[in-house]
Amino acid sequence: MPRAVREQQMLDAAVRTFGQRGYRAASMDEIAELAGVSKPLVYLYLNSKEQLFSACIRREAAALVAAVRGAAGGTSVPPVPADRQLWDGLTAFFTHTAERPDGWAVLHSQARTQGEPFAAEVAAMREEIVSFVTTLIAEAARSAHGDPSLPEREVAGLAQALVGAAESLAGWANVEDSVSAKEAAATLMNFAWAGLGGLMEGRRWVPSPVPAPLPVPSSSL
Amino acid sequence: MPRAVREQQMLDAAVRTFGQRGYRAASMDEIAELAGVSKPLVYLYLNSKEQLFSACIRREAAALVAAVRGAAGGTSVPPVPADRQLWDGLTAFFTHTAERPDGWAVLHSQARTQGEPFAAEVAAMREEIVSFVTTLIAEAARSAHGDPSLPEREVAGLAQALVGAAESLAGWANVEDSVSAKEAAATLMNFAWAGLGGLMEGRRWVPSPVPAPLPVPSSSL
Amino acid sequence: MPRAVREQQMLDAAVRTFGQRGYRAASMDEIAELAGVSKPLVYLYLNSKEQLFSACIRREAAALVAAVRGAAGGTSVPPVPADRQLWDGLTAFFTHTAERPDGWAVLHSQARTQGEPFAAEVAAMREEIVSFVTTLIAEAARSAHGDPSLPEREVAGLAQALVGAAESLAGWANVEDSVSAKEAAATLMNFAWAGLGGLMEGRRWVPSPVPAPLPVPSSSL
Amino acid sequence: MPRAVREQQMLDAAVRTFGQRGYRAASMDEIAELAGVSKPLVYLYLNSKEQLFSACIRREAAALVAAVRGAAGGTSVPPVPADRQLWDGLTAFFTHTAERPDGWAVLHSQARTQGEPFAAEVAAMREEIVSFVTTLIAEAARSAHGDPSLPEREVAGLAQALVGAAESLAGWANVEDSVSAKEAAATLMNFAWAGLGGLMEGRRWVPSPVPAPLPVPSSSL
DNA sequence: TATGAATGAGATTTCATTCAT
DNA sequence: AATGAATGAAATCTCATTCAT
Repeated sequence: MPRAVREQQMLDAAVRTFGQRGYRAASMDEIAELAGVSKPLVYLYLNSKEQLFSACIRREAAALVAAVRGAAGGTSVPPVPADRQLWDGLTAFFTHTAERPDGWAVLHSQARTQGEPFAAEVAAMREEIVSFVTTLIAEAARSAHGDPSLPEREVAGLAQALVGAAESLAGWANVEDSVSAKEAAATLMNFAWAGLGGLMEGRRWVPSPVPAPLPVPSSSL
Repeated sequence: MPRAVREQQMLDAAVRTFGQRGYRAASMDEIAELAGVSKPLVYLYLNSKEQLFSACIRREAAALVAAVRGAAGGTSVPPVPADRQLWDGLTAFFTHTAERPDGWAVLHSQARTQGEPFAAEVAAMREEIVSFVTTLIAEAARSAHGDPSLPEREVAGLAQALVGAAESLAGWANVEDSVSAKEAAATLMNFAWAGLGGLMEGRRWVPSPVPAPLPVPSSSL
Repeated sequence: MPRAVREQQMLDAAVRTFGQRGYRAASMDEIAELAGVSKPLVYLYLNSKEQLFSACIRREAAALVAAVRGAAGGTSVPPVPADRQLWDGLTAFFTHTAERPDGWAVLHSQARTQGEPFAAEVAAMREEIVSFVTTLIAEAARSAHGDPSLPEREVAGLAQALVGAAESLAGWANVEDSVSAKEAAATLMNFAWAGLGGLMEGRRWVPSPVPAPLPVPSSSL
Repeated sequence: MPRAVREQQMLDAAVRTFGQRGYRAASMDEIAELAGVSKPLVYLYLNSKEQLFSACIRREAAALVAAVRGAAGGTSVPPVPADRQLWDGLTAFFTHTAERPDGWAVLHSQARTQGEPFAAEVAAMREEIVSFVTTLIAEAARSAHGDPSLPEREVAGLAQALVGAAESLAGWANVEDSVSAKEAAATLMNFAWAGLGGLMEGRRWVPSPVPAPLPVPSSSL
C-alpha cells in the first residue's frame, strides 16, 4: 500500500481520536490500532505525537478553509454579490463542521488549549477566515448601504462575534433536534444582516443614565 | 492552618494549573506545589483529580454567575431598565473573565472538552445565563420598541447567539490586551441592539437568486 | 473512658478489620474509625501497625486456648475420660472459631502468611494445642486399647491431620447449610475414633504390588 | 525473546513472590525485577496485578491437578486398584507441594484469603479433587470390604476430611523438612484406611455420659 | 515497507506515621 | 486523654518512544 494512502489513514484515525479524547488523553496505541497499522509505522511516517497532531491541524484547517473559500467562490464571472458570498460561506462552514465534527473539535477545542506550537497554527487559519469574513462584511455593507463608515476595529470585533455566535448556534441546533443546521445558519445570517443594517444607519446603543436609587434611610455607612 | 483556608488555596492553584495546562496535562504534583502543600493533603481534602476539577468548575461557575447577576441586579428600586441590565451584565462578564482568565479557561475551554460529568456542570451554568439573557432581551424589546411581535424562538436563538458571541469576544479580548471590557461590551451591545431594532422592523435577509454562472467550456473531467 | 476499655475496643476493631481484609489491606484509618477513636490515639496505645497486629494475635490465641482448655478441663474430680475430653475440646474449638470468625481468620489465615514475627507467635499457640491434642490422643488410645504402641511421630502427624480435617470440615459445613457445626464435629470424632481404633489394632495399609501392565505391541520406543 | 517464554518467566517470578510475600505485600516492581524484565512488560503481557495473580492460580492449580490425576492415572489396563490410586495420588500431592512450596502457598494460603474472584478459582480446583477422592474412597471401600453400606454423605464427609488433612500435612511436611512426601502419604493413608475399616465395622464413637462432677463446697463466687 | 519486543519516565493514589496543641 | 493537620515513601498503572529484524 502506497505511503500517501497509509498516511491519510493514520491522519483519519488521529483526527478522530484527538477530536474525541483530546490531545493528551489520546494514545498513540489507540491511534495506531484505529488506523490498522503498527505503532512504529506511525512513528516512521509522522515522527512524534506532536508532529502527528500538527499534521492533523494543518490538514483539517486546509480542508475547512478550502470548503469555505470554495463555496463563497469569489472567482466566478459575473461576480456573486458579497452578501450571497457570506451566506454561502457560512452555510459551507456549518455543513463542513457538521460533517467532520472531530476535525472541528481538533481545530476549535483541542489545538487552542495545548500551548504554543499548536495554538499558533490554528490561529493562522482563524485569522485567514476572520479576515475573509471581514472583507465580505465590509464589502456587503458598502454595496448595500453606501459608504461603510464602520471603523476597522469594529468590523474585526463583529467578525469575531459572528464566529462565536455561529459556534454557539451550532451547538444549540445539535441539542434541540428540531433546529436544522440550515435553519441555524439562516437565523445567524438574519441576525447579522439586521445588525449590520442597523449599525450602518447609526443605530447605536448608549447607556441611558441610571435613575438615582431612592434614598435609603440608612443609619450609617 | 484551618481547613477551609487551605482548601481555597488548593482551588486557586488548581484553577490556575488546569486553566493553563489543561485537565490532562495538569499534574497533581504541580497543583500541590503551587498550593504550597503536600500531595496527600490535596487528596485528603478533595479526594481525586476529578473531584478537584469538579470543585474548580463549580467555584468558578458560581463566581461568574454571581458577578453577572450582581451587576445586572434586577432587585433595585425603582427597577433598572432591561437594556441597562443587559449592558451591566455584559460588562461584568467581560470584566470578570478578563480578571480571572484561568477560571474562564477552565469553564470555557477545559470543562467542555473533558467528557460528560464536567460538560454537564458547565452546561447547566450556561443555560442559566442564556435564560437570563433571554428574559432581558424580550423585556428590552418590549419596552424599547413597543409590542415585541418577535416569535419566542427567534428570541431564544438571539440569546444563544449573543452568549456565544460574548464567549468568543472574551477570548479575543483576553488575547488582544488593548481591548477593554467596556469596549467589548459596547461592540456587542451595539450589534445586538441594532440587530434587535432591525429585526423588529422586519429587516430580514433572504438569499437573492444567484445569477446562472456563464457556461464554462469544460475540457474534460 | 479508662484506657483498658479503649484498648479492647481498638483490638475488637483491629481483629475484625485484619480478619476481613488481611494484614496488608487493612488500614489504620479504617481500624481507628471502626473503633470510634482518632488515629493518633491508636498509635499512642499500640505504637504501630505491627504491634497492633501482634496484640490481636496474642489476644485471640489466648482466648482460643482458654476456650479449648477450659472445655476439655482436665482438672475436674473425678477425671473426665480422655476421649470425652477430646470431644469436648473439639466441640469447643468448633464453637469458638464459629463464634469469632475474624479472630480465627487472624490466627489461621493472616498471621501465618505475614512473615516471621507473626508466624512465630501463632506457631507457639498451635504447638500448644497440638501437643494438648497429642496428649489426649495418646491417653485415649491407651485407655481404650491398652498399650499405645503408636510411635510419637505418628501421633504428631495424626494431630496435625486432625486439625486440618477439622478446618476442612468446618468450611464444608458452612457451605452445605444442612450440615451443622455439631454434626461436623461428630463426623470428625467418629472418623478419628474409628481410625485410631484401626491403627491400634495394626490395621495398616501397605501398597499392594501393581500388576505389570499388559505388554503393548509397541512398534518402537 | 518470544512472548510465551517471557510469560512463563514472569509467572515463575510472580508465583515465587506472591507465595513468599503474600498478594498485597508483593510488589509488581519486585516481580518484574525477579523476572528480569521491566514493569511495563509485565503489564503488557498480563494486564494487571489481579490478572497476574489469577494467572498464577490457574497455572498452579492446573499443575497440581495434573500431577495428582497423572499419578493416580485411572486409564491404565488392567485398571489399578482404587486404594493404590489413592496412595499414588496422595504421594504425588505431597511430592508436588514439597517441590513447589510457593505454588502451594499461592493456592492454599494466598488465594483463599484475597476475596471472591480468587477464592472461587481455587475452590473449583479443590472441588474437583474432592470429588475425585470421593469416587476413589467409595470404590476402595466396595472392593476391599464388600458392599459399602456407608451412606453417601459419610463418604463425602470423609473425602472432605481427607483432603483437609492432606492440606494440613502438606504445610507441616514443608516446615519440618525431615518428613518426606512418602512418609506423609503413608501416615494419612494408614489413618484413612484404618478409619475406613473401622467405620465399615460400625466402630463409631458416641459421647459417653459424663459422670456428674462431685459437688464442690463452693465458698463464694 | 513493516513489526514484535521492550522500556524510562511519570501519572494518580494510598498509607503508616508524626507533630502541635 | 485526645485530635486536627500534615507528609515521606511507595504502590499500581500508562504512555511516548526505540531497537532489532
